[in-house]
Amino acid sequence: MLPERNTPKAKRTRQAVLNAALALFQERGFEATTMRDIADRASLAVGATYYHFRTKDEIVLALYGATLDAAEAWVRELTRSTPDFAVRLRGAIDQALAQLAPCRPFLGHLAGHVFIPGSPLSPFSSESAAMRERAMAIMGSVVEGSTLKVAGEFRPHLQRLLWLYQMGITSYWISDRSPQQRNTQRLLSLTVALVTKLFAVTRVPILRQANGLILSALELGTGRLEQAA
Amino acid sequence: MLPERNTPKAKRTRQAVLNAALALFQERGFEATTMRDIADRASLAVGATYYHFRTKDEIVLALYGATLDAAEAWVRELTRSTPDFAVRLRGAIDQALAQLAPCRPFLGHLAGHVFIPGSPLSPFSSESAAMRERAMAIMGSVVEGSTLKVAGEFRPHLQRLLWLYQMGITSYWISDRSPQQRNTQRLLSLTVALVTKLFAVTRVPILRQANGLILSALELGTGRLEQAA
DNA sequence: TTTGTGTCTTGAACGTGTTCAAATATAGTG
DNA sequence: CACTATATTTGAACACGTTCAAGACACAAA
Repeated sequence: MLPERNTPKAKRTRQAVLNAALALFQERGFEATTMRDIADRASLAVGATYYHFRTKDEIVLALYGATLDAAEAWVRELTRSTPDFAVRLRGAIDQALAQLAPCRPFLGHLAGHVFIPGSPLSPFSSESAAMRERAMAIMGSVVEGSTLKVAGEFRPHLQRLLWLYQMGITSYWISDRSPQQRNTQRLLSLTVALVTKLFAVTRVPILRQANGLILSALELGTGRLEQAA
Repeated sequence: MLPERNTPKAKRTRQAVLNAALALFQERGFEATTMRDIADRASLAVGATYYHFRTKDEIVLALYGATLDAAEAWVRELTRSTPDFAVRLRGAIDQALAQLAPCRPFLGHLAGHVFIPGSPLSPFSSESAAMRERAMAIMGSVVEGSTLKVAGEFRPHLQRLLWLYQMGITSYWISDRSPQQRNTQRLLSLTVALVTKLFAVTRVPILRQANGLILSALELGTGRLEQAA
């Protein structure tokens, strides 16, 4: 029952560790930063750090999770300002990336764990599950009340699909070495348009016959996600 | 300049290590098997093991690579026996999974690293570049001389796309907990049909306008894969 | 003030993957 | 066979993530 202590002192110390870790990760990367380094910079002993965070990875996860708060607020604004689906989708992802920018250099080490469901490797699957839920809920708000055109039977899968799409973009962005990550921007422009069109196409009568196939596949895939342990 | 020694003795020792590792991974999993265990079982000192494999991960990679030999032979047979694209694709993937079956329990470890950019275990990394090439070449043979219908401009991307598809299926299979991995079989049936139809649809005139968009996105994506270091 | 009960902190110690200088085996050459 | 160079092996040592028993601290009740 270690995590999420709520005494004021614990909160302060948690924050101190996060600050130290973020600074060090940015300075020298994830691998090159040892738990002893983090503890030192936070003026603590190693053991104390482990009192507040179960593992080194959990620190990264906490840093990542902090950005979700901002993302949720931002999307509330965004959905109020426009119903245009493409604009909303692009805006949500842009904002998420901007938020994550300081973490970009070391985020690669977490990316895999975050979105590989049921990976026996990841000891935080329950923690990352909570974040998945939050991130998917954000995509839910993007869709809700938007101009999106899509065959009705896809609605229940939309937030999962869009979340997957965002994950893909994010993982591209993480290893995008072009200046200012321009390639990610270009890929975003292309694929946001593509995704929008693709959804629209699901309503074309002649193509509609394939929807059943797609849905079955989606449901199978979803089943796996649910059982993630 | 450590790897790939070609003296007969080195080859024998490499094989002994692989045998020991495979047995231990199957008995108790990847994490629970220490390098000392592997060395012991292979009647070697730890250092000797590291003389033949740079890291523990490289052992997994070698075990995985061993299956490619069989896959290549099998696909040569398969393409001779039928030109039907769907049958070939399904056959190639089925065979690959059957081949990997003994490794399934601990391949999850590999799967976790699949999407971590820069991880030596990632299929995008330079370490596994050779294997990637071979696996993609196999998909090339599946397409070549097959009944596949697809818009010509996609041809250059086919083997990469199909390889990605296979990766997706494999990663699903790895964490598929249904008995006999039935869900994977069902997903395969659905998606092989889907993929075939999807390719065919790229030739429909009305939809053809989106092909440019898709191709641009593909090329951007490809760029990243090339530069993976 | 003293005692008691939780909340934090400490740092030595453990297990793991990995490295390395030194020792040994092997093979090629005179 | 002896000599040399290269290929292989050894096991102690290292660094890092992690654990844990013991202690320090805060603060309420007596």
